[in-house]
Amino acid sequence: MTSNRRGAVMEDWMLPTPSPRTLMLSLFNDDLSSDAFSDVFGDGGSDKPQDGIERSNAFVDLSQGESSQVEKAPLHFEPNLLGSIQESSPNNNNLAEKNGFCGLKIDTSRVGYSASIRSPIMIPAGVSPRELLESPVFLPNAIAQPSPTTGKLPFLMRTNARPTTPSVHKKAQDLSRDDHTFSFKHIVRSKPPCSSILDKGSSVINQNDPSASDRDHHIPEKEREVGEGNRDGDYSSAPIITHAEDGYNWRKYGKRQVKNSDHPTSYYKCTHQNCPVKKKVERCQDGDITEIVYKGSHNHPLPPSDSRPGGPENVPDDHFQDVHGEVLGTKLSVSLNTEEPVDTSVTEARETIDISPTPSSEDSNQIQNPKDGDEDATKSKRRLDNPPSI
DNA sequence: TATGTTTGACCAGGG
DNA sequence: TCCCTGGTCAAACAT
Repeated sequence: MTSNRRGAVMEDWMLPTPSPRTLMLSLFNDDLSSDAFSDVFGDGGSDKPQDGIERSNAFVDLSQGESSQVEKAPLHFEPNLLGSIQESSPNNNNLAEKNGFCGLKIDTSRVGYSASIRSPIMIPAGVSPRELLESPVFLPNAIAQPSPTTGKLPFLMRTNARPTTPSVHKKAQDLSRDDHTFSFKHIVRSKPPCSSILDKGSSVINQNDPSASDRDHHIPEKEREVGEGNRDGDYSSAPIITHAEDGYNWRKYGKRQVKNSDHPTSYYKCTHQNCPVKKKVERCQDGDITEIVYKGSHNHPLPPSDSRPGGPENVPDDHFQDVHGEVLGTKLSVSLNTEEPVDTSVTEARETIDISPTPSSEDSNQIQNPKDGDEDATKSKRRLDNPPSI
């Protein structure tokens, strides 16, 4: 089953359509998936522009009510995720919404459609999308995927809700409308050279994915470090830069000097097998990231960020499914809830990278795709030395 | 024309 | 020291 499903998923991924989350949902529940697809394809009743708006609003509003939904969600999903959902097919939307998927759905469904639109969402400084995504709050939804890419927008809502900027709302609407593009603006650094850039602030934009949030992870170490200060939730702190280190591995596949930009744009791909996620990073001369645009969503859990302590639990690729399914929901939640002892090395890395109880490193080991682990293991080696700029 | 992606060559690190 | 793996760079190609 895994193979088939996976294959389907892969195809889907290959196609610029449904977001991973949608796919995941599809795995669990056709109804849900259908709904999601309907959105995507503009068929089901939810494709209406209004829908988008509503969703977007939901996004924003969720910031307020979301928490409640999310919290509730676990109750429904964890135990009967499949059963309950499947049984209530036509009304799955409602169910999903109840469970907190509404938000996710909103984003993901549209993900993959237009990469051109950007709907920037402001993330409080110091808060990385990853953290948000991985925050326990999302666990319930974690079913879809632990990774931010899964479209754990809810958190976005949360975070966004805070600094509710009119622009944000507006953008959110736009966002929900056509795209799944999120932009997280975070200040990378206040450097004079980049001042111009700073104006617009370094931003992380998710182009197809709501899940863009995870993408943030990949902010260069520089940013990470800078962002560390904020981790504790000290949003007020200066370095707004969120350690964007999403924990995913990226491979730079291109670099280009953009016309209207003084800074070169680098193109990255997620190194994970079959992971369609790409990101465009614009840096200023100093090498500071001024803008990050994510495309697509990760169809895999966070890779073991690096030095895998012990044995990579080699889980078959299928693990991936597992991850999405139960494993993810369970292990992830566990790891998140309970901070497992981590290797010092890992811990340190994590410190620099992330505070959040995310499966970045050791978690990743558990949750992550074993395969990734292997690859990452090797990759990570080099990366550690020469961290992929992003 | 500009942007994004692909591809091949080169380089670096690890075993 | 050699080979393998993987990353980056840059030109070319595609959209």
